[in-house]
Amino acid sequence: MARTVGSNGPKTMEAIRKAGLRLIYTQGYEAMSLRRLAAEVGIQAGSLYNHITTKQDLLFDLIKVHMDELLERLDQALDGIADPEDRLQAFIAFHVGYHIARKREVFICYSELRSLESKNYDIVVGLRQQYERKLIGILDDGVASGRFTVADTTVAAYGILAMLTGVCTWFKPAGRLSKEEVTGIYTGMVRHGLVRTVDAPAVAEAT
Amino acid sequence: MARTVGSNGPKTMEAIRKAGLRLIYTQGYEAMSLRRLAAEVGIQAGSLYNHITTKQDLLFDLIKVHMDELLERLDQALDGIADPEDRLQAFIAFHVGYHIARKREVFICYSELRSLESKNYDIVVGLRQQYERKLIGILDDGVASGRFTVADTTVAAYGILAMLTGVCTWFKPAGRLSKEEVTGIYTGMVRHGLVRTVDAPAVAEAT
DNA sequence: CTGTTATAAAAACGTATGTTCGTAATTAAA
DNA sequence: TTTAATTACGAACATACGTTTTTATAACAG
Repeated sequence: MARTVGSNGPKTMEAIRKAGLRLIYTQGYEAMSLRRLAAEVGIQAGSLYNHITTKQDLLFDLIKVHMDELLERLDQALDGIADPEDRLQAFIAFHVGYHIARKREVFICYSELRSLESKNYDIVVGLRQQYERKLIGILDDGVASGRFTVADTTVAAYGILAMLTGVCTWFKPAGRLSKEEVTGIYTGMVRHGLVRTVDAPAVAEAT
Repeated sequence: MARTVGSNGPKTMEAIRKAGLRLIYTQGYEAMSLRRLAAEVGIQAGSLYNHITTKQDLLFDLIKVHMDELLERLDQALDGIADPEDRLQAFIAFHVGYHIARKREVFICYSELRSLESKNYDIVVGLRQQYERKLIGILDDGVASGRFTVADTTVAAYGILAMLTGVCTWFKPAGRLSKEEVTGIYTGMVRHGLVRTVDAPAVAEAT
């Protein structure tokens, strides 16, 4: 009835984050009880407070860390690419790949926003806007340089993001399509339309 | 301390559904307490049970009624239209219009799925699949009759749905774009791509 | 008017929640 | 070896939850 053999702070914290992510993904933040979380980690509920400050802080931390990483990796993916067309292609590939790999993190970032206290909420929404603006920037650049034709830059950006993010809801690693095939299909749909009529064919689809 | 003057069953039930919808939309199902719901309606928590059987049943009823209406209205919108191209156009217009008008219902249908007990969950997922299959059917018909070219029917269908449903997250009735303009933009993006390159222009955009 | 049904109040029930506290044992530092 | 910092247990706290029950009055049907 005290500190247990082999107990280790950082290791426990990581277990809390991992179990918390899974439980919030499957049950939702409000529905996840700290007793259940503690049980998954293998400790008592009160012991959680040696590692977290509040339940809310755990949620915010999970989301914040993910958003920071998302932004950082996007910068890496776009680094050194200048041409708007190539940047758009790189954005699509990055977004699809990342959302397939981190579907749980992505999901709670959207679905648990309303469980964040207003201060935390504002921070996360700000980060998400930063991400959105990267794509809007790519489209604007392409339009400004005369390379792109876009009906409405903002609507197109939100449309692309919604369409690509949807991959989380149906993609299965062992499914019919590979990650690369999916990326290719999405890229084609962004560039040439999702449904084309035969009597009005698009131009050659070089890949 | 008993039945109040002017109390009326159906009227109270409607008030419960209306307040419930709003509270679940803003706070989430788990976060909405029945005491808060009752207060919004102007009755005591226990009195809710003269109108609902359980909290879960209220959620399921809200979602089920919405899904039924969604399917019925879609059938009306497509009724009498035979050409795949026209049907696709009608689907897009219907989906965008309905999702703009009922953004709260739509939102809880997606976000509160995991709060449904498994039996209720299965029913709702079944209804949603019915809806998705309507669109897939339109695409399949177009492909079969040689009118459409689609990279991957299923991916395209999910892509269209995700892209169109995204309208809920940003559309404001008093905003820059009207419902009709938005529908037009989305239709164009589905048919000709979200971003086109200038040196590979699509064909004339007849409307 | 009488009898029945519908609706709400009020109080209570059992349970679950996030969180705190005191204590004990382990680990790490001196 | 001694000392200090970590980490977990176990019990408890106050509060909130969904739900049930009893009771009283309003609405309605005959």
